[in-house]
Amino acid sequence: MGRPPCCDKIGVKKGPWTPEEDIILVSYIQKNGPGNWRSAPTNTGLLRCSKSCRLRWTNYLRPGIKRGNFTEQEEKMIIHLQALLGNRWAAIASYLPQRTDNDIKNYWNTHLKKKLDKLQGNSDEENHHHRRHSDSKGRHSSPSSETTMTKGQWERRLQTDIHMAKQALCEALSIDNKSINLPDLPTSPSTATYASSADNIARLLPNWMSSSKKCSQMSSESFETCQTTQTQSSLINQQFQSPLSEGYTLQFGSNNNLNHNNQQKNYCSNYSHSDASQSFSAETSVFQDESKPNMTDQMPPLSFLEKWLLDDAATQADLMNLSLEESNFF
DNA sequence: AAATTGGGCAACCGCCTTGCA
DNA sequence: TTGCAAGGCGGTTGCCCAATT
Repeated sequence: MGRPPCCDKIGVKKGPWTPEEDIILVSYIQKNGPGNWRSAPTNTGLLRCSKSCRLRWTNYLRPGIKRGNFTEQEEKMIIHLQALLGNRWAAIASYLPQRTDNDIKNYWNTHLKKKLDKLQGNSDEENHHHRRHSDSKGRHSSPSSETTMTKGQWERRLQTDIHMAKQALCEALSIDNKSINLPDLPTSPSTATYASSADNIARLLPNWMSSSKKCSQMSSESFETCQTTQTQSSLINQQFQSPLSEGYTLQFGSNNNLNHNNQQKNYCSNYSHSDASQSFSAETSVFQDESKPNMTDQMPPLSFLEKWLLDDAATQADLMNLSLEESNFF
């Protein structure tokens, strides 16, 4: 007997969000700030439940989200952290501020898990079993929740976990001899991939537009003209240019990996540019405080255990001959 | 060219945690 | 202390699309 749903099932819209809905939500958050999700649907008129609004914001609309291909650094970071923390995606995401937990979770499930399986095979039965256990149990696999274990069992398990974490870390370290795989910082404006909420919405447009041809119902007033190309995307970008994005190269419509082939696809839009730009004119300045911040300042403090693991592993790294690179891991 | 299959990902579901009255 | 509401989180689903048959 679970709790009743957070909102009435009747009249609640499900499925993909439209840019219109995105704008409404972002405008609302611009005025009221994130939080108080309960009142968001009623105040905005969105036919979405509060959880859906929150999820949309945290996973896609929030400023500072990096999307697209994961870098090798990020991969290594995730692999290490997953070994260390298990499937605690939110915790892992806190070490990769530009990525969402959902993103990391999906990437793990669709890419990294396969890579690791391929690499490790089934030879290491113990590790395999452990990993599966960790995967299936997720957050319940933490030592503190192993209520049925005796203290001795728990300690042995902890030792094993620490050993595995060390191993994973050493493997990660052995790839490029960098002491710690800190996330790649936006070192220069030309390479940065930070995006504001407006950018996020703009970036989502091509995908949405390409699919919208099926949604012929799309309000004809709102989406009237159909055009081809990236010119429009760059136009939108310009319209959505925000203080935060000004210093950075925007992903949308440029040489990014995000849009894949979609950039080449046709899409329709009127997306009421003027309104949108108005709506977003001050948006990022409001959200800058809220967004996930600069990595150097924001790198969460390592726990004692993590510090110890990292320090210990760093000293061992030079001694290690393990090279995942040599084993064609990447 | 049509049908099938599989991968990727956005979004939903339901349980857990937290904060508050 | 207890119960409720809201937010947080991880697992899972379902859709879309590209590759394959």
